[in-house]
Amino acid sequence: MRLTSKGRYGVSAMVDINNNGKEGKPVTLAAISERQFISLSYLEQLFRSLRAGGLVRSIRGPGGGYLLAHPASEITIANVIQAVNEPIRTTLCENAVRGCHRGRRCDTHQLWDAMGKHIYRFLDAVTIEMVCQKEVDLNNLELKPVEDIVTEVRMEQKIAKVS
Amino acid sequence: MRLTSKGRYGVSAMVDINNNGKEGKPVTLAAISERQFISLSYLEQLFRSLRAGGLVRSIRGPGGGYLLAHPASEITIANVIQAVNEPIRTTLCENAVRGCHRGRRCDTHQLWDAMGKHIYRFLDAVTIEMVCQKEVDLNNLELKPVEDIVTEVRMEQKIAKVS
DNA sequence: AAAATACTTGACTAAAATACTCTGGTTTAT
DNA sequence: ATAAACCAGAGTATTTTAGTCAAGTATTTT
Ligand code: FES
Ligand code: FES
Repeated sequence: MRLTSKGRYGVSAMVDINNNGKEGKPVTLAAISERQFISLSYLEQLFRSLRAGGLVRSIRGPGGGYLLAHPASEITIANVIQAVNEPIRTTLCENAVRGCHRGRRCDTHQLWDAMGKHIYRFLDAVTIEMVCQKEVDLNNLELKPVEDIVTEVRMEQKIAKVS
Repeated sequence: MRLTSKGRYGVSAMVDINNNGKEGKPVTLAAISERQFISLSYLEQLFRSLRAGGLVRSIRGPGGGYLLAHPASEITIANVIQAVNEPIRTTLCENAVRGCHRGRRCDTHQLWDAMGKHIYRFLDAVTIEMVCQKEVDLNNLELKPVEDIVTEVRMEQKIAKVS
């Protein structure tokens, strides 16, 4: 779960679609580009990932564009960030070489693990819809209990499980 | 509040001092270097910051080394991370050019603001002592209410205020 | 059919941030 | 005096991120 400006752009774009694509009308990348000050080329790259992550649907040809693949209330910020960033660094340690101690866990392992969960719980509690509805107080959300959270699962996989 | 491996190293080093510097005996960087697999040069660079941040005290000459400048129960992870990372990026937007909209706030502003606070609240709730006491459950901490948190304040400043 | 719109893909480059090192000090205990 | 340790600046190397380019394909409109 990396937090980069790529993720920020991704969220901005998704929010833009939800705000501007009323009544099933697809939104073009060109329009998003203008409104959000993101270059068209870069958006294309972003939407490649969003599409692969199952978060948007595309319609080609004139009059085409992008639609959210699910209701805005069912797409979380975590979904978006996970989609646009690379596969996801695993447990921070098993695969990492530096910093982590060969074999046994270092003294700070728990800490970083807990921090990752803490961040994820927040991002997983906020939906695109909530960001659009400005009156929601994002500072006092009900978070899912720690036991229930499963980091590193993408929307596509969720869908696969459900069906 | 940046989350880099520099911060991780900083925390590891602080934890190491607390675990190994019993009874006021200073801990040498050489020792930390061996135990935590961090190069001596890099540690020297890190400790320059930790010292400047008022988090450690040093004793020079043979038999010297570093001591925590405060009880481990009073040093938070947020303190450490803020000390080792650069002055701090301001409000993410006023000064930022790209991504943010000139003049008025973008639609996702609230979100990133809330996320920053959420992360900070966690890091500010965990002390070096808690990391050392492995039995503490970092997944269910009491966090300070949002109103009370003041991000971007360094230990030195806190001290200045108190005295 | 032709043209225009808009998505699709892969590869590539540039810039910034990060991680890390090197060199040459200074202080102080023994 | 010597050695153990910290101190400080500047420098390099690597990695990551951000962003671009060029050459497509699908679909609709005229
Ligand atoms: S062993 Fe997992 S963070 Fe160090
Ligand atoms: S205006 Fe502050 S994040 Fe965009």
